[in-house]
Amino acid sequence: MSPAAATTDTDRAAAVRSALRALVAERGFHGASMSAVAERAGVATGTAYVHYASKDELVLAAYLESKRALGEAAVAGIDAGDTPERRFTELWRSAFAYLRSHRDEARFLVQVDGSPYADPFHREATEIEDDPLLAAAETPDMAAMLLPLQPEVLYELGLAPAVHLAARGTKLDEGALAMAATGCWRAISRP
Amino acid sequence: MSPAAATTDTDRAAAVRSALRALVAERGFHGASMSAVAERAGVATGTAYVHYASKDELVLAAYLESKRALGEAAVAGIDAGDTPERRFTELWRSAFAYLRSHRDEARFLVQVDGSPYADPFHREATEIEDDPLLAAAETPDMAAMLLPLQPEVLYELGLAPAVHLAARGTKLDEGALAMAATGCWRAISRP
DNA sequence: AGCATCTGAATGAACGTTCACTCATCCACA
DNA sequence: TGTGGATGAGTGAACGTTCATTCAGATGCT
Repeated sequence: MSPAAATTDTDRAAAVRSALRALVAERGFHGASMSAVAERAGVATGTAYVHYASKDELVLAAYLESKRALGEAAVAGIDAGDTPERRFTELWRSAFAYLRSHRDEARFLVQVDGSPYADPFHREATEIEDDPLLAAAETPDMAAMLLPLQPEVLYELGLAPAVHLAARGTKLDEGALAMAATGCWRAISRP
Repeated sequence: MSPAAATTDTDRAAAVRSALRALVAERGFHGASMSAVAERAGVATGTAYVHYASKDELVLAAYLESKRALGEAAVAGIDAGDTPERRFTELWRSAFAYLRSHRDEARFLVQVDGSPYADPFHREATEIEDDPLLAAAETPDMAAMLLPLQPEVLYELGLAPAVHLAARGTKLDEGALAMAATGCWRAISRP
């Protein structure tokens, strides 16, 4: 409860979430047993259960944390004065860059999103969060440019490729990055 | 090995592969234990091991079977005389339609592709198969229209959205289908 | 009879979770 | 300022369950 605890090097709950992501990324959910996670985090098995009631709850916490971090990294540095196209391609590049340098999170997100965890987690996420990505899509000038499709379709055509490419570890030079980002923009914007 | 065995209702290996996909789709790899798979397939636990040396080998066989089925469904009915754009959008629609009506396979493919299984499996797949999708991308008039990007990037922007949307169970009416398919075409083709 | 297939109980390892316990930190009262 | 009880995070061995895998015997073709 002390304010220091949340920021010092003794935040064990954060270490456990981080270890979970690393092990899931590396070995899949198979290889991420609670004892392996605790060992990687440098804590005892029981410590994880001081902070999370179950493995599912830990996975949910790690998922929401990564989703939020990705959303914040993606919208950071967006210039509201830019055109929608430029705002989108910058957002795409930020998301890709963030996940390329946090590949554990990319691989973890992809695995959770593909699993049966995803459905209950998505419900939980939309209830709690005010998603900065959703907000970015809903600004009037952006909304006017986007195809009239369900948000999940816009996400799969527009931003999901950045997540999956980062998870795969695909390297994109500047030219390929520009082509991919503007390609995704063409996919979701009115011709 | 008898020619009949491969097509009659007593092909237990196929029943086991199918049960694995159904359970992974429904409950994730967690919930797809070998005993649960065998029970769903209507065979004894040991029977799976008559046909596959290990669970990994079974997962690989089920994965390759689904990948092949998807590839064949996607290219079926493509008219080689059509323009590249029309060939692509037809292929996209076929893939989406196939996976919407075989959602187990979509969810299974997404989960395997996101997991650490994916890397060794992809290597296995490219060694053995002559992928009809790769062939479709390599016809000269198609290749001339596509952006000069790595095949995996073209796949993630072009076709992967169809797989992920089908796995999610997203419903697309005719208008949305047309927008999504041509959107993906715009993403990967020269402007 | 011979052989491959199929069976399901048995096996030991590994799983998620629990719990009796330790110990540093805190606060009330002197 | 010094003492003692309360607190709760942290621990790791132990629990019952479930896992992937095995194997000795049953079954059914040829």
